[in-house]
Amino acid sequence: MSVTIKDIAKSLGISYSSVSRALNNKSGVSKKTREMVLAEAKKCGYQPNAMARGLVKKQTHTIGVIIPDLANSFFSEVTEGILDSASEHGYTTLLCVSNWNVDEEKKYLQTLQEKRVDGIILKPANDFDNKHLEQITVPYIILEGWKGDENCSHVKVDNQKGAYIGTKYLLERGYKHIAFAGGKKGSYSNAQRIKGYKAALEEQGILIDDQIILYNDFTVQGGYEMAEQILNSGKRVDAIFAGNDTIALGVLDYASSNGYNIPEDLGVIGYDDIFYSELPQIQLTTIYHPKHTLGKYAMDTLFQELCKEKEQVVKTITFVPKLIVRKTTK
Amino acid sequence: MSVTIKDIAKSLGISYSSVSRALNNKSGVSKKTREMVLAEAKKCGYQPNAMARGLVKKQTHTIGVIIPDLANSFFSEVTEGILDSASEHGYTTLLCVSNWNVDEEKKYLQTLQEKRVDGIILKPANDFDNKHLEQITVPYIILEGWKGDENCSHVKVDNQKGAYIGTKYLLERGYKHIAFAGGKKGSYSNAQRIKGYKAALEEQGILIDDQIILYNDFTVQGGYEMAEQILNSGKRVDAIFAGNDTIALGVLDYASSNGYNIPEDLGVIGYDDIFYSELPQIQLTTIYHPKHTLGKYAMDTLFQELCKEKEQVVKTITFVPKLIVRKTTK
DNA sequence: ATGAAAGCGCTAACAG
DNA sequence: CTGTTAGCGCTTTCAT
Repeated sequence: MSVTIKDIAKSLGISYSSVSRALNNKSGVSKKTREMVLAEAKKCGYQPNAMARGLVKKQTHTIGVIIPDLANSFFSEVTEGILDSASEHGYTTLLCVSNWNVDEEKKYLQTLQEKRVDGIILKPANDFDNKHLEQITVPYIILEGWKGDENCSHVKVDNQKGAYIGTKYLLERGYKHIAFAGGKKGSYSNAQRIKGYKAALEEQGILIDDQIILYNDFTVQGGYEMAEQILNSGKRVDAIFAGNDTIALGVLDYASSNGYNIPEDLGVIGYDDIFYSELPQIQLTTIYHPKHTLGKYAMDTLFQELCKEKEQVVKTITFVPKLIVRKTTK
Repeated sequence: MSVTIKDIAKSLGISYSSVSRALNNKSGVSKKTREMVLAEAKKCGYQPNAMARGLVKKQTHTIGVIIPDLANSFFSEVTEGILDSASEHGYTTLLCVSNWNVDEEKKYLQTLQEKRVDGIILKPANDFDNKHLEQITVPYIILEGWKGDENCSHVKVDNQKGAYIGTKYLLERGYKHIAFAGGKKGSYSNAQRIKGYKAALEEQGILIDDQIILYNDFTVQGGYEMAEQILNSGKRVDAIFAGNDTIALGVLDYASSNGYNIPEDLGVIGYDDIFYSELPQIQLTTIYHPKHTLGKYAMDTLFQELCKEKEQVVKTITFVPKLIVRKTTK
């Protein structure tokens, strides 16, 4: 099949450890031998076998990444940040999509470890069903989620603060009856966002009405359904805080096709500031956080853990979100 | 470190070839032994080492995927299709993003092959600078691109036809002066789209004006710039065919913020039908093609090639695009 | 049914 | 500076 180190050694009439040394820029080979080897390697198209190397060095220079959904542009942007940083550090990435399914996540975790990835970056499918993470035997980072304890590094955004800022802004602009159209129940980010939303309301002495706090998928469809539910509940609602921008798009869709004027009748605020939110046709008021950077830092942090021998440096990196005012709030 | 097949053999007092057989469901082990082994393996958390296995079996059950850009929702949707299918077939995916850069692509190609992926799916960074693909020693599929010859499988969309249909539709609706705001010069898809556009014009005896056929990035920014250029060129233009939906978004942006009425003054048509095009605020007329399916078929095709021994079944799968009429054309 | 042994392609001591 | 040797963890003959 493919040419090996032995083939090179044989055709050059030297030992294959010399070939190995030459190829790996190690000391202990004469300049002459090294050049011979390099020339021969190029000539016969030698490609080192990373598996064989990995087997003895016990590292693959590969990391595993598990995210719930790639079509969601939040995750694709974060993933791009991870990939960029991984590549810079000389790592390749095995990417898995869990579809928000804990069992798939478990399966992928298993596979990644059998493939002996050096580390893992993971956005859990369900932040409140995480016992299986204890089984992970390589360094790993929780991305925009929560493991339940501090025994591993987390890279995330201060979701509570973001939602607090956003809700407070709605209040300041005169909205009085604010509903929350949230995402998955199993999402820690979502839970934190609701927490921030509640905090802002309570601060103004506004009674919290759990009936206008809904959960659904992080999708346009989900947003549409929740808007329908909220706006037909008989409750008075003049603003909706959406669990993310995609949900907000669905809310906007339902509201505008049912005669609500945005932002007069109904204020809408999203979360994430995905790329499409700033389009002139959309102009969604939202909470920004650095997605590419989030991914990059997740990988950078993992890389640091991979470098330290033994001594695990667990840490939590939290990014501060920012309100972006556009046209869906008055 | 981690527990191996030998450890299990030792603690059970049997040979490790028996352990191997038991673990792999092979014949030649008594039921009793098999159960012993399985129990012990579970007990001590044995995880097979895929590298060691791969080294002897000469396959990794890993494929490599190289795409130019993950933030672009066309590619993230296609990639999701690939990932889904790969997972179904028991493959894991090493994902690389070339950033439309041929040198990065070469580097990734090298790395993937050193890691001994079983096969590769590739959207070339530049379809007209592809000599390095000859060096690939594993089965591979060109995705939505063109290698220059038929020596490998291609999975793609009939871009020429799509653009032909779209342009013809514009003509039928009374638009007479149609410009083309294209993407990268190195893109075969883009070239084919221009070909289809020209064919439709020529069919109606309309003179082709190369000055209103522009190239730029496949981005909103690119679309914005091209619209500006086209609409200030002094040429009479009443419609713009955009190289893809993202470009169309940029065209829409420039046009609407400069007083053009869509679709009366200016018709706009995109290509890809990305998710956001159907939002009520956007309602972009565009050409649809099945992105998830495209990815899925690419992986399915690769899988077939991986199964056939020796005899390479090279083929080209072409999907037929479809016009979706929305509100940016009259 | 089981064990012994060879070897996948490579690195890393250890001698010379 | 160079060669020899022993593995890395596993699969796979080949004997028994």
